[in-house]
Parts: sequence; structure tokens; C-alpha cells
Amino acid sequence: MQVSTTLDIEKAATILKLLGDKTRLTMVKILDSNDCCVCEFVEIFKASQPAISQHIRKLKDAGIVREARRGQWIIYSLNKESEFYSFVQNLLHHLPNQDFKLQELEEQGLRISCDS
Amino acid sequence: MQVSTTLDIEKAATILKLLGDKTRLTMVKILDSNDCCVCEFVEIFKASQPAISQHIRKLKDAGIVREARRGQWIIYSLNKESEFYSFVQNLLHHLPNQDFKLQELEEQGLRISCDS
DNA sequence: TGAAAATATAAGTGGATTATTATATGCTAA
DNA sequence: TTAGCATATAATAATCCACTTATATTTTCA
Repeated sequence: MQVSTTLDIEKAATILKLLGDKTRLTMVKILDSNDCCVCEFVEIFKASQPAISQHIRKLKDAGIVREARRGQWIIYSLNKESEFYSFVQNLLHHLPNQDFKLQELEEQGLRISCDS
Repeated sequence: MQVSTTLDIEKAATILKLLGDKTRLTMVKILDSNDCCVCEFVEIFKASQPAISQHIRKLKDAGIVREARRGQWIIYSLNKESEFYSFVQNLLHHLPNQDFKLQELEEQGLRISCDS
């Protein structure tokens, strides 16, 4: 296997610990194929808004996701410039697609907010 | 990227949390190229024997490593039959080789124990 | 301008995780 | 058969983590 980047073991452990949480790991898998805002995650995970915001902040602090304000929403996406991007990509390839979660939202009309 | 196995997200998060610890991650990286016993890890990590045993037990409980008694020593190795093996392998490829740690032990004559 | 929506942040709490200390187990060799 | 080594296990203490509740900030729109 050819690997593009070699990570410091300490940094790698930090990233793995971050992703070693079901909510954050699922978030990142979803963000791998869609941009998303906090309110959507709140729906998907049936969690409180502060809980979701706190998970996202950890991912943002580590540089794994980035944010872009769009009106009153803040849209999150994977940060492709992150030094961990290819590492995370490789992980994600082992996980089942989670797009059905967003599709469910769409069917409930709960995804209009971040459409476009 | 072609991936051999797809893991349940929940299981994947569990494995990532396990590996999201510098000591355990380094252990697994070392075991990727060498079998090892507890006393060697104690030396390498300058940690207490119970602390090391407890880390190893977590890896063993998850099926990532297996043990084989050899006289008074117990030799640990990566469990290639684990359903997580290819997942873990992929991770490890991103990490720098840690063989120098065992080489240091050898130079101090502290590796005789597990030689075979 | 003021109300409402989306999000962030702070403080506090309970549960999980890690290390320590103490003790038990299993094997070897004298 | 007993002493010593390697390792496991149990109990406990300290630290960390994720969630909750409460509040602040930013933006939109009427």
C-alpha cells in the first residue's frame, strides 16, 4: 500500500481518539459526501444543539472540518487541506455510506435549510 | 481505493477509540513487525507492568492482538484473523516505523527474554 | 428596531478511563 | 517443594469526557 503522508504517532493518536466516538465518526463520514449544518446533525443524531456544536468544535480545532457562514447558517465541510485528510479518507473507506441519513431528512422536508 | 472489509460504524468507533491512545497505538505498530512480551513494553514505555498489562488486555479483548504462552513469558502478536485486521493495517501504514525502539532494547541486552 | 432562528460558549455534573498499589496466578529451576 | 520471575487482576484515586442547562452572539426579516 502506498501512503501519501506519514503522521507523527502522537498526532495520529489524537486524531484516532477524536474519531473514536460514534457521533463524530458518523459526522465525518457524512461530511465526506455532503456539506452540512448544525441543525441537520441535531436532527440526524436526535441530540441537543450544544452537544452537536461541541463535537463539531473538536473536529474544527483539529483542522479536520472547516466552516463557512451562509446567512444565518454555518456550513461545515471536510477540510481537504488538512494534513490528516488522506489519513481520514483511508479510514472512511472502510465505513458504510451514511447518505441515507440525509435522505431521510430530505424526505421530511428538513433539509431545505442548507439546500443549494 | 479498494477496501476488503466494511465495518459497522459502531465497531469502527470502538476500534478507533482503542487506538486513540499513544501507548496502545505504538504497541500495535510495534506488533505489526515484531512479536513482543509485556516486559519489553514495560521497558519501551517506561511504564508500570500493570499499566502495560491493562493496555494489552483491552487490545486482546477487542481481538486485535492474541497471546501465546512461551514458558514463563506470554508473547503477544497481531491477530491476523481479526475482522479488524485490514482496517488496522491500513491505519498503521500511515505511521512511522517504530522498530528502533526494539533495537534500543536489543543494544541494552534487554531483549534476550523473548528471543527465540 | 426588535423578534426569531441558528449557532456558540460557559459552567456544572456524572460516567468513563488511566494509573497506582497491592495481591494473586502460573511457570521454571534449583 | 520452594524461591523467583513474568504476568494478571482487583480496588481505588485522579483525570478526562460528553452531556445538560443557561446564556450570548450573529444574522435575517417583518
